[in-house]
Amino acid sequence: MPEIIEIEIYRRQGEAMLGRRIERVVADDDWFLKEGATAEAVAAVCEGAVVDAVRRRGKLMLVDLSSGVTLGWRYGMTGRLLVDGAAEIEHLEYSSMRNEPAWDRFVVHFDDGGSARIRDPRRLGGVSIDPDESALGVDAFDAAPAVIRDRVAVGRVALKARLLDQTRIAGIGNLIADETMWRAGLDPARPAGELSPNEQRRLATHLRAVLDDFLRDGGSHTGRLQDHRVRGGVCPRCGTTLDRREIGGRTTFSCPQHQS
DNA sequence: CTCGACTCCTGTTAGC
DNA sequence: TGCTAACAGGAGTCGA
Repeated sequence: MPEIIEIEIYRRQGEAMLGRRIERVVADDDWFLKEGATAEAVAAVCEGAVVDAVRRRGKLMLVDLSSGVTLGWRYGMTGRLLVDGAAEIEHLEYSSMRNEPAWDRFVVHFDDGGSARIRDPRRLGGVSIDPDESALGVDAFDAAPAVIRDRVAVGRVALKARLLDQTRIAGIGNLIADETMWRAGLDPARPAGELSPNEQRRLATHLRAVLDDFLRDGGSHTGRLQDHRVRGGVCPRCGTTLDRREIGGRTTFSCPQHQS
């Protein structure tokens, strides 16, 4: 599903929108407009405006317009970006194998005949006007070891839940979290604040490596643990049956042998 | 402020 | 064969 890796791929693809003028917006799914945005308001700030920049913070894609406003594009767990009809990511884990135009929830038409659209079967994404970027923590790609120490490895909440908290560190989703803790040998249920300095460094190091690996390999589903994240799955390192638990409200797989 | 529980969405799949 | 229920997870809300 879209985590920081997929959104970064979308952002790079979205650079094809730079300098192009928006002629028309199709935003007829009210549910998809968030934080009070309406089809009328979106049309007013978009139509006639030029795309000045395409940025990203965590899982939030930001589209700066010459009208002075910024659109926030969220992809939920099944949202994909199509620019001029083409998708950089053809298929998402846990999403449909089909590809229906009826799933277009937000479409921008440029005056050159091209378009950009969010195609999201499950409608868990959304578009907002001038989203509060400061509500998101440090972007995971910029997370120095000190960020892990000061913002993640604190409190009594489970480490897994901490990693998923976008206000602490932005961009980590379920798959990146599980792969990182598996590589780092850390139990997802451990209270985040109980990590030793050495364990904090291990977490920071492995998070960095996971992000680099996943971006190189093309998605958050490319981890070594991924194929084993099923009921009865075994640890690819030692063959021990993986624990399957719900932590932080998400299905969590971990190796009882390696992770403590 | 912290933190767990709950809710939303819908395509896919497991099971009867 | 056809139906139902469970499942997937990002994000927002609510109450203790």
